[in-house]
Amino acid sequence: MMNIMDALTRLQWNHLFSNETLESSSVVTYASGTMLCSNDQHIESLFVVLEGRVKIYTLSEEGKLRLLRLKAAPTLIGDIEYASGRNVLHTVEAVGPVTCLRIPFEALRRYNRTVEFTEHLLRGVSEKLFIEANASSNHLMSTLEERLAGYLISLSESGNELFQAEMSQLKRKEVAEWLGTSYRHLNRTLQAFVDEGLVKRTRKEVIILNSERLKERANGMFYE
Amino acid sequence: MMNIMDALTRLQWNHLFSNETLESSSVVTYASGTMLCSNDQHIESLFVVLEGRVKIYTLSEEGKLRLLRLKAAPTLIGDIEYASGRNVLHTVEAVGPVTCLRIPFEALRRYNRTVEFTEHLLRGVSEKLFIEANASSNHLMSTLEERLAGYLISLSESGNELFQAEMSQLKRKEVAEWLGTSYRHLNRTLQAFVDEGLVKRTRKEVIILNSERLKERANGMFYE
DNA sequence: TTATTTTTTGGACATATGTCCTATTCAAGT
DNA sequence: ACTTGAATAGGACATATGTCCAAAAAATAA
Repeated sequence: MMNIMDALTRLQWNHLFSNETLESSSVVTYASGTMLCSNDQHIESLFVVLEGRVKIYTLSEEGKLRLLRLKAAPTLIGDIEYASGRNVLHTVEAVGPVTCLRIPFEALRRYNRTVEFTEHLLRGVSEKLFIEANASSNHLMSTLEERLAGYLISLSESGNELFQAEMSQLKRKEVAEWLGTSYRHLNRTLQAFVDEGLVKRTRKEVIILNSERLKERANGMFYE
Repeated sequence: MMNIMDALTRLQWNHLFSNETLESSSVVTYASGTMLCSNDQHIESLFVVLEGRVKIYTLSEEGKLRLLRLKAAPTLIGDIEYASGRNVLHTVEAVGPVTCLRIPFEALRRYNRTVEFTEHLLRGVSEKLFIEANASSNHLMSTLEERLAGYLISLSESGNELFQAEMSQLKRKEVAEWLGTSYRHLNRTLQAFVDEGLVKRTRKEVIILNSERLKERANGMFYE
């Protein structure tokens, strides 16, 4: 069993929550594949992801998946919903075991309306808005070729550890989802890169052969 | 010259700002077409739009325009940037004369770190995130036909005053930008609706003839 | 090893949408 | 009424991308 205070201290988040708040909270562990919350549902707690990774996506009514990102601890889940009072915006699913601190909104409302905490939420939500806005812009304004090139470059460049750690483990099919395209089209575009000698493709991996030209192809698209 | 306190009281925003903050602020009026802030620029003040309308969009490097929305007073501009410390996310331009209260970030940092104000920002930013996320989802998952039908329906339905007031005055070209398509394609799609007898089109207007079938075509897409 | 099932790959075709350009219509000036 | 210029409409074509399916390869079972 993990010690909450230690975990929060490590993140330097210990000053954010009052004692009363923490007393109303609990540590929860989720098995891989569990949904912490899902699209359009009601939610009543804030989750502080202390350990593990989560996958964030939306599932439209027609069942189309839109993978938004993978995110490693620490992250807040439910902040947007707490702030807006709306139902869940994005589904969040555990990828591997995940440990969270679960804090009921009620406790936050009662015992945690401090400037520090609210500012923390505000910063976090703003960051998310930036990411969302950029992703959606990128998406709208570029072809898969550019996005794929950008993705490959972003993975290969050092100094991009966070992105690497989070996005390198996607399977081909998930890459397609994340890039917002069909598996078919991803393959087609990848093949085009192969034909031009920009990358080499084995059954399981893609190896970059000419990162210079690939970067040109990315045309300014890159992630994080 | 407008009285700030009156204006803020009318919006019930008077309790949000301290006296010191207000003393550091100024009322500014912008002529139609002025940019309150533009994409990727540095910004140092929060704008409380008290009167008038603004147009919010992004201009990509290649000069492509992405119209996000029209928004009538009251609105906050610069809240996201204040919260995140980043450069401007979306360009904001006055549509008609606009009166704002301009509050330097510095003043907010010094004299306005209250729970009320921060929570107000937080709510606002979360709302914006929801809108952005939905818009981008819609955009990604539907064809122009659906979006256009949704737009027309949303304009025609009463009980949608806000949307109507803000979006009905767009010119055909702007509608195309807002729907994220080319003028050409907007015409093509409109023509398809005409051919099916769903709408009638004069040079300046579009009149809905069969809102039932149009609504089906919208396939669940509608705005605000 | 051979047979069967699953995964991966790529062909063929349809469709949404963009670009470019010409024809048409409307408005404004002389 | 003509002329000119802007706004509007629409034809023709290119392209990105989706869908559906069959071939090929790999993994698994027998």
